[in-house]
Order: sequence, then structure tokens, then C-alpha cells
Amino acid sequence: MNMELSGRRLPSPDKSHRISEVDAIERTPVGIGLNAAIVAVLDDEPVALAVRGDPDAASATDALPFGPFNPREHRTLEGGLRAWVHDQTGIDLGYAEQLYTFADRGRHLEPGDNQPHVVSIGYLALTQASSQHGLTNGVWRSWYHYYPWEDWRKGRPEIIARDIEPRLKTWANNVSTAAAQQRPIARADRARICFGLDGTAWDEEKVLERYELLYEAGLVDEARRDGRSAAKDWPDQPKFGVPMQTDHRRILATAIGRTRAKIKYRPVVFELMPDDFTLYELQKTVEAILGPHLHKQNFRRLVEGAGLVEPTGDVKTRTGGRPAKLFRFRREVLLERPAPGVRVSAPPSRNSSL
Amino acid sequence: MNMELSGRRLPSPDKSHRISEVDAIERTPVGIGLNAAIVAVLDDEPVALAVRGDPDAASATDALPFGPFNPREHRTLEGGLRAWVHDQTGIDLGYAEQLYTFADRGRHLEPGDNQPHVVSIGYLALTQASSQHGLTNGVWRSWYHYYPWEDWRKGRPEIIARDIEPRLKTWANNVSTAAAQQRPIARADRARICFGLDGTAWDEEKVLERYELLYEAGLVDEARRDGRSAAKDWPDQPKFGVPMQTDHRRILATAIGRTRAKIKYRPVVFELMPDDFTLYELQKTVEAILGPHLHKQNFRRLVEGAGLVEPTGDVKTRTGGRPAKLFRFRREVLLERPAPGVRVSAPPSRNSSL
DNA sequence: CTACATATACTCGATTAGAGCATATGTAGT
DNA sequence: ACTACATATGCTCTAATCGAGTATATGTAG
Repeated sequence: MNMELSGRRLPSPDKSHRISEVDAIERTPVGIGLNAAIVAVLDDEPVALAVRGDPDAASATDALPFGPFNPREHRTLEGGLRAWVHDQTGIDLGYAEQLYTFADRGRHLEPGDNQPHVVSIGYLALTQASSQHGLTNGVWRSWYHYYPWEDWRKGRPEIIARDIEPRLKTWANNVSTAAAQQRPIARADRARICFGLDGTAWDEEKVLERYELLYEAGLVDEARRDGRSAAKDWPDQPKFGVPMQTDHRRILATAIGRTRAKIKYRPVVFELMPDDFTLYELQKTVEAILGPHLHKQNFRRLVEGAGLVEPTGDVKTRTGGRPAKLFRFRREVLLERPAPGVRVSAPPSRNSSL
Repeated sequence: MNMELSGRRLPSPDKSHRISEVDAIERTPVGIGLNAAIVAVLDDEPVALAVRGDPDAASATDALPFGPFNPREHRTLEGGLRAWVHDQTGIDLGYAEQLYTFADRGRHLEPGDNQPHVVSIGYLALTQASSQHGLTNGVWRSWYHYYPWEDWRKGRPEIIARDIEPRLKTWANNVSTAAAQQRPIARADRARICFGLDGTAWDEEKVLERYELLYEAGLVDEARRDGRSAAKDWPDQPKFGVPMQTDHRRILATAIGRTRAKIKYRPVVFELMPDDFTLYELQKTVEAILGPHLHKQNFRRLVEGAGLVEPTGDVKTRTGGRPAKLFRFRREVLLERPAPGVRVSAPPSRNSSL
């Protein structure tokens, strides 16, 4: 160790190649915006907090809560986020994690192009909706309001076979050979893998990939708004979910995908639950996030066996049947296991991957 | 679906709470820096590309390649990154993904505090070191040069029991009750979980957590440089890895952790391999990233069984034994399976988590 | 008291992970 | 040519785990 591999060292470094980080500042006049995807589960429905977008715009579209990051006021990004989320919505965030930083041009196209650029840093926050009595702004809206194709709770959503699949097939065929060579994976394959066409398995985590494919194909409203040429090929479209301001729908898609992924290997579901809950309520919450039907008995075995919960001693009656024991999250698992999570059993076709 | 949950809607939104994203720009005078952790494996050693830091600084410390992001020049962050990485080092990046955006104050403390703030967006790039003949700047350095405690190839590294464990225990005991209540997890528990003390399993993915714990405890050089009070408690320290400029060691730690995690569920190892390779070479590369000894026969079974590779038909002789078949990456897996990766077998104690 | 609904306990078979043994096929030395 | 050796590769065995089903417990509604 500590080897320098100096055989590979290169000739005297050219100073012109060295760019100090401080130099970088002068040259990049940008603003930092923070966007929060605040997620909860309300009556077995997965929801995110939406605010009305820029009220000066012609038609106010939905937006995620957002605010500037001012490094003079706040020492950390997360601190800044928590502060203005509280000011704007009244919510005191609990769990929060950074998602992704979006800076593609196209975020601000509306008036002239001379505006300063905004880089937006997306955050995911998980909270318990019913505990947010102090909510002063914003509405909880179902995820599936924005992404109807993600709603598999009643089986495969109709919109895929009826609206998405035929248009994506058209779009896939409608490609010049030059363009086909640019992309390593062909359009048809991407559509098949993203949306589980032609018997391919559905991967509930690919939320962002699906949204971006629809954007690229010009099917979502944001593509038209941004003047993407692909959008011009589709006159009189049905609605592919409700649009959001700038790229907020990308950020929320990232948040949903991350939530779905993370719930499987970290005990983050409990951020969405009240202190005491029954195992079936826990299962319903997981299903709200991931999609349908887990095997009830196995779910119990997994959750209890992993030491994620402990009984409170009480029961909840009036469940329509035998009363259910109440449980609480065992915070100690965090000290015991390096990566606890709610393992859910996927159908064998998917899980046999390696 | 499309439910509005209007029962939870709130009174007329207060306009003062609405902050347009364009407003945000005026108020946040910051620069965007891009940092690239360019990772390769060279002679079974995991390496990253390091450049000399700001040459005007008193003592030039190692740095990751970095450059500004200028939105007028480049449409995307990744595009900007690729451009200046090429200019600065001669490397044409292949695989690249965004890691994390760091903006904590403390990044620039050296002279006055009046400097503009830099937000740095870290990227991970994987490349094949021996294919980089055009390298014009920078040195490949072993990961373990910067993080000796991560090197488990010859068993548990001595530095943990000899230098880290006793100091972390001191640091854990040396805490006021007030401070203890701020952190949800006690210092001693964090140290135990991060560094696998007292029989706790080592989690090779927690690279960032370990570095940040050492920083917080004042043990790494950057903590002293930043004037952290914890660093003052340790006169005459042994060296806990080689420091880097500003927070580059945090970024590289993030990159290592992400690489270790991702190699298990996406076929990213092949970015580090030449076109043709033997299964043992592939195994050695995985072991360079993850740490020691996978079961050879099972590794073969997993990799072949997953359809990740196909034989080229050739063999590699002069291996010191029976010649090994050469394989190549089967790109088609990307079209077949939603999440292929190199599953490695962890000891049962760890994998039984759920 | 009965029908029913949900909760909870237990069982079974198929698959897979982890480990080891056996065999194949080259190189190096005599 | 033959032997010792090293690595590659194929196969088997066992325990753990997963997905699914059956059986039982305990409440509510009529």
C-alpha cells in the first residue's frame, strides 16, 4: 500500500492545466436552488407535498417546495433546506437525504435565454403525513397523479398498453440510422426494459428512467413546454400524468425511485409510520410504496425475524377480525446490523438476477 | 388515483411564502465546481487519479481533478465534466455517474472568510487504467494511500486496532452529556459499527462514514487544517492516510463506497476490465474493489450462470497452470435482466440481514 | 350462537449460497 | 519423456432462505 505507481507518472505537469477551485467561482454565475420531495403515506396512498408553482406564470403548475440556498445563512445544504421548508410549509423535516443535482439547460426557457442559470439540488424527505398538523402551505397529492403508469396496485395500469406502448413503438421505429448509432441501447429496447413490454419484468425502481423516456419521446407535457422537437410529432395527446414546474417531475421521479429502492435495504418505512402500528398496517405502507401484494405470512416472518419491530403489549381491536398486536420500531437494529431493511419477496423471475 | 386529498388542503396560501426559483439566483453568489473521482484497477490495486493541488498553496496537497462548471459552455454537468477532464488529463471518460453535492462551509477556510462559496459536485468515473495512454497529467494512486484502514486484502489492517480503535474509544468517552443527547447514536456505537469493533461485522461500503467519523474525531489531517476543535486534542498524531485538498477525500470516499456497492448489483466491473479477460482476472478485480477472497468456484458459477460473460474461444496461456479461457462481457445482459451485477457471497452473518 | 374476517402459527418443497472434492491441462525442472 | 506443480474447471453436498400453502386463534356482526 501507499504505492505511488510512479512508473505511470507523467511528465512535468503543465501549469495551464491547473485550475484552482477559487477561479471556478468567478466564471460560473449560477444560483443554487433546493427542491424537496416530501413523501408520506396517507390512507394507504403514497403522496408527496406539492405547492402551487410560480404564481406569476400564465398557468400555475404544480411544483415541489423549493427555495434558494444561501451559504451565508446556512452552513449546510440540509440545514438550509430544513429552514425554508419549515418557513414555507410549517413542516419540521425528520429524515432527509440528498437525491441528485440537476443542472441541465432547459430548466429555464420561458422568456429570454439571458437569465442566470439555476442548479437545483433535489432532496428526499420522508414524514408521517398525519403528524403534520402544522402544515401551512401545500397539498398532499398522490404519486400516481403525476405518474399514473407507476400505479400497479390494481394490476398493470391500463395507460401502458393503451397509450404508452403504441406511441413508444412508433417512436422507436421512427429513428434515423445516424441517431440509432449514437445511443448504445436502441429505443425499442429501452422502452421494453423501462415499461416491461413484451414480457420483460417490471422494475418498480426505474421511475426516473421511465419519466425520462417519456420526456425524450415527447409524450409528457414538459417536453412540449421545453420545445423539444419530439413533442411536435404528437398532436392531440392524452395526458401522461400531471406536469410540474421546470424539472420538478424529474426530481420527484428520482425521489420515488430512491424510496422504492431504499425501503428494501434500510429501515426507512418507519419514518412513514406512527409510533405504534400493526404488522398489516406496516405491510400496507410498504405496498403503497412498492406496489402490490406481498405474502402476508412471509412479510411477518421477515419483519419479526429481522428484529425490526417489537410488540408494545397492546392490541388494536375493531380491525374487522381478530385484534392485531401493536408493534413499534426497534431502533436498536441500527446498532446491531449494518444494513437492515424490509426485504420483500420478489417473484422468482426477477430475484434470480445476479 | 388522481385523488387530491382536498380534505388536507390548507387555507389560502400566503404569497410571501412563495419563492420563485429565479429569485433564488440573485441571492446566492456561488460557484459550481465539478470533482471527478476517476477509478481504475492497476495490477490488482484499486487506484484513483490524483493531481497536485493548488500550486500556490504553501504545501501542495493531492487533489482530485476538478474544474468549474460553466453553464454557458456546457449543456449538462456531465458534459462539462468530460470536457475539462479531457483537457486536464487527456482521458476520455467512459462510464460516469454523479455522486453527491458537497456544499458545507469549511470547504474554503484558508485566507479570509470573504471568498465566494463553492459548491462541489462529485462524480465517479470508472476506466481501464492501462488504456489511458494519453494521460497528460495526474498520477494513479492506490485508494489505500488515502484510506489505509480500508485495505483488508491481507486481513484486518493493523492501523485499526493499533491507532484507530484506542483513539476512537477515548473520543467516545470524552463526551459531555449535552453533546451525547444531540446525536441519536452514541459515539461509541458509531465507532463500533463503522470500524467493526467488538466483533461487529465490517461493512466495506461504509467508506464515507468511516472517513467522516475520523474527521469528526479530529484524527485526519483535514480536521486540523480546518481548525476543528476535536483535532486539538491529539498532539503528535500518527498519519491516518494522506490528506487531500479541501473536501476531496470525502468525495473520493464517497466514490469508493459507491463503487463497492454498485459492483454488486450492476455490471460495472467490466468498465475496469480490458475487452478480453479470464475469470480469475475478473475475480481479482472484484477483490481489489471489495476486499479479500471470494470463493473461486462459486464466483465462476455466479458470473457464468448470470450470463454476464461469454467465452471468446481463445485461451490465455502462461498463467502458471492450466490455460484459462478468455471471456468477454455480454452486453446483452443489459437488455435481458433489470439489474444484473456481480453477486458476491458474503459470510452468512452479514447476509442474513433483512 | 353462527358466520365471517382478520391475525397468527406452522409446514413443505424448490432454489440458492457456501464450501469442498475431483479432474483437466498447462509449465518448469530433471 | 517424465514428474512435480500450479492453476483452471467441473461437480457434489449441505444448510439456509424463499415463496407458498394449511391450520388455528380470536375478535365482530347478525
